[in-house]
Amino acid sequence: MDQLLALKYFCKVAETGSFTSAATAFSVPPSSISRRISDLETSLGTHLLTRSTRVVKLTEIGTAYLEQVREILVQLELSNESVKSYQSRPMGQLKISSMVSFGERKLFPLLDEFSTLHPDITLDISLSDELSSLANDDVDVAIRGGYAPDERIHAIKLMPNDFIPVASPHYLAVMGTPENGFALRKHQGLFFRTPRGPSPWLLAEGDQWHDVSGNPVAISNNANWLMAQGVAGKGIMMAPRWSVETTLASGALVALLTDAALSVNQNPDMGIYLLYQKPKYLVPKVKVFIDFLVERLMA
Amino acid sequence: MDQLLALKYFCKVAETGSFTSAATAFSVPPSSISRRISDLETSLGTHLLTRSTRVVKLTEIGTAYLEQVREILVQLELSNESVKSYQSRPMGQLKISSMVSFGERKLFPLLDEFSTLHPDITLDISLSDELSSLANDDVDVAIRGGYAPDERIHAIKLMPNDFIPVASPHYLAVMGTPENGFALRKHQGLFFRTPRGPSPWLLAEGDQWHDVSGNPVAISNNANWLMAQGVAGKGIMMAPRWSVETTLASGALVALLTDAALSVNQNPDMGIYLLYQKPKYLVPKVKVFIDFLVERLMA
DNA sequence: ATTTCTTTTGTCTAAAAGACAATAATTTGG
DNA sequence: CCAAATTATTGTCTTTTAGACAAAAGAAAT
Repeated sequence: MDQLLALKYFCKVAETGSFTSAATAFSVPPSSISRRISDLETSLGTHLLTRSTRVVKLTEIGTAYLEQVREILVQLELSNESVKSYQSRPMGQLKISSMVSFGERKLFPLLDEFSTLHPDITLDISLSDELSSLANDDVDVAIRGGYAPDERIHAIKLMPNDFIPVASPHYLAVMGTPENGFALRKHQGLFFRTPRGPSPWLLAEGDQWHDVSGNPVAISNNANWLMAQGVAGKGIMMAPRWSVETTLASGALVALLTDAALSVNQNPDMGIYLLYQKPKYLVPKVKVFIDFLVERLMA
Repeated sequence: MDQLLALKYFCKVAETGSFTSAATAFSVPPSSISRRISDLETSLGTHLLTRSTRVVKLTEIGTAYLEQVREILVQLELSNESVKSYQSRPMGQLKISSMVSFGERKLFPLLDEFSTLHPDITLDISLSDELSSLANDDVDVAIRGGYAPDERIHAIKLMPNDFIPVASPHYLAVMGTPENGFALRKHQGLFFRTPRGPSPWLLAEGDQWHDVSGNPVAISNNANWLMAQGVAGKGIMMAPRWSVETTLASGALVALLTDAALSVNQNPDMGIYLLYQKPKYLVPKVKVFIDFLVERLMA
């Protein structure tokens, strides 16, 4: 028995005082109302209504039951509505996972504006360079460098993630400027350590990849410190172009060998990817964030 | 769609973290759970659960919805239960557990009348001297000698359960009548064996208890046989007063030392207790039985 | 890489609700 | 007081929906 349906019928009958009018309200035949309520009474082992052909009245226990059932139905309807409104209005917690340096340099400056646009969204940002699976880490969207991942995860390439060697003018003045990719091997190197180990310097020549890593003078997984070392003239650093834009503009660092096919891994399609699960029902909070990021970072 | 059913499934899945275990809990195939919850999600336009083949987790909105739905289901269940307990007619199976001899002597003579009064109640009587817990043995009411038991169980003291020594006139003529409690030690004894062993004869003197058990000539857990032995003049028997009323009246047995503080254990508040669980709404079948017994046995 | 466990999907069967006509019963109006 | 009218109930059929069972698909674990 569909008890919920029976309860709705029961409430309507109590309200209107008639099986027939309840039936018309639900656009079903009166017999359906009669049967459902009869079922309900059987399952409860009690009469809820005393019916004569002309008058329907609540029994004593029916009155008490009605009062409670009404409240329950209202609560349920409220809960259902709240779920539906969650679907239509961006709200709730939005869990974002991002690479550390990208988060600090690119994401953070945008978040204030996003929060102003969507005050009902609580941001939950976690920065990490570990590769995490969206499902396990309970993350709504993730931003990762690399290449497009597996199926079922939707990936939007926000921007290229090409690496260029940079160094401070002072370092270059002392150590000289490398003329070509292979010359990097003779230089001091500042290396970023990924979870898979320090990133080498790679040079593409035809189909061949050559490791042109310099002499390591500093290794870190913290891009800020590494860049400070670079600015201080400790060595050459292979940095994502987006991470050094301001530093290059200020003159604190200089880009080297911008024509050479240098990289830190052998995949040609490096990029910064926005990743999210693509469910049947895309949650509004996720959708507005994706739209927001795409608009600001891909333009 | 039977939304109520879907909600119950949803709660169980959330509780167990698995469609399969929820399915076994409801004795339906897992596919039913899957379909009902899928229906529910469709009607709400939202995913409530994120499922991978191995892990089922609540979504953010699923968590909120679950909390509200749980409350609603509890409320509905309470309302249904309250109606059922209001049930005007006492009916159904009434499971009664009683001590053997009390059942035979006191309870059985009353049951015919009770059945006539309440023909829709099917009596299910089990007699045993084992102490059984109401919850485990699935018993509606229990009658036990002893003292008031633990909380949550309601206990009504039906009558005192004081023990007196009795013997046949013939035995007393041959062996003599004991003049005081300590004299019992020189007599032949008929002992009732409880689940905890034969009951001794105890004499209270100030704060002190003395074992004044006689020489055991017969031990049994069957009160009928033991009393037959007593009537036959085999010895003295420590019997509950209520169990020997008719025998004393007929003269087949004689009460001894009625002034002495004799007992079979050291608890002063011995009594016959009617025990029943005290639910929020006392079901009528239990209520009418309790009322009936109280009226007939406590008057 | 294979096995294992779990969810989902497809298809059929069973159960339950709806439709509609007919019946029974009581209030209302004459 | 009787007949008409309205209303709930009952019977039978159709439609819808949930359950059963097998098979497929997908991850996690070893």
